[in-house]
Amino acid sequence: MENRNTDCEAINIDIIEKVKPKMPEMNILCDLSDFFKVMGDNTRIKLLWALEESEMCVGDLSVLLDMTKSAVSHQLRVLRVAKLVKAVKKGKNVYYSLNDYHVKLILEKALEHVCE
Amino acid sequence: MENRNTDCEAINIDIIEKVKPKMPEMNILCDLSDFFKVMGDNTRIKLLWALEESEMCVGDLSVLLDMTKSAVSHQLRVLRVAKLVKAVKKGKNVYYSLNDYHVKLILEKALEHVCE
DNA sequence: ACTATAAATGAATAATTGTTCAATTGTGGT
DNA sequence: ACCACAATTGAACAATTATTCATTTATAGT
Repeated sequence: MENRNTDCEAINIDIIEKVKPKMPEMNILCDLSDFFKVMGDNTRIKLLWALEESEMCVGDLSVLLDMTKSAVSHQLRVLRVAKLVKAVKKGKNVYYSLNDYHVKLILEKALEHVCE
Repeated sequence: MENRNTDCEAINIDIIEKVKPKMPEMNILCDLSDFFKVMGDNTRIKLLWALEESEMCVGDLSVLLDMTKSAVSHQLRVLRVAKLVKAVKKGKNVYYSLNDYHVKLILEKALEHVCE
């Protein structure tokens, strides 16, 4: 038998067998939790919310959120890697904006949830 | 002047002043990121997905996800505290099920996002 | 009333992560 | 060509967190 990590026996095998084939692929579930992990940070949520209102450069975001430019830049990189924001250089500054139409929708649904 | 944490001056004061009043309350944003933090874990996503298919007891979830009962129980507690699942005792077992109609919707929207 | 066991719990460990600080990079404007 | 400065980067540190292991709790079924 393969190595098992679980430490107990099934109680309702029928339920387990019914649910098992309905579970999404492992890598999809990882992408999913990675996505939420990116959203699950106060600074990044603030950045996303701000960028939903207007594109902004790193310096302005630092002032708006009252954080160092470095901290903002680090978190913008996380959002950029996750493809949630995109960066465009204009003159001396780099302007960030939302890169995904899902984000706004998900933010709003989640807001409904937490506001109940 | 109050203590500032930012290390730079505003570049577009007009944009900052326009966006500032549109930002949600600080505690709302915290609730929001806390919510995503709960979703941002592979084990908990799997638990939620499984429970979307059927209510299940801790033992069956352990077998299905191939984890120790303890690890499952710890994570179910996180989900329970976050009011995402509820527990009902039936006979010898505790059956868990989804407790929020938003969760399924948000999971599906997020799945659309990561599947592109 | 006992007993077997499902579930919960707490402490400990390892891993991950956010911010700070200092230094570097790249380039717009003169 | 130079300078000023916006932005990025990397290392270090502190804080948070997921799992394991050992133990405890509660109670269903006899």
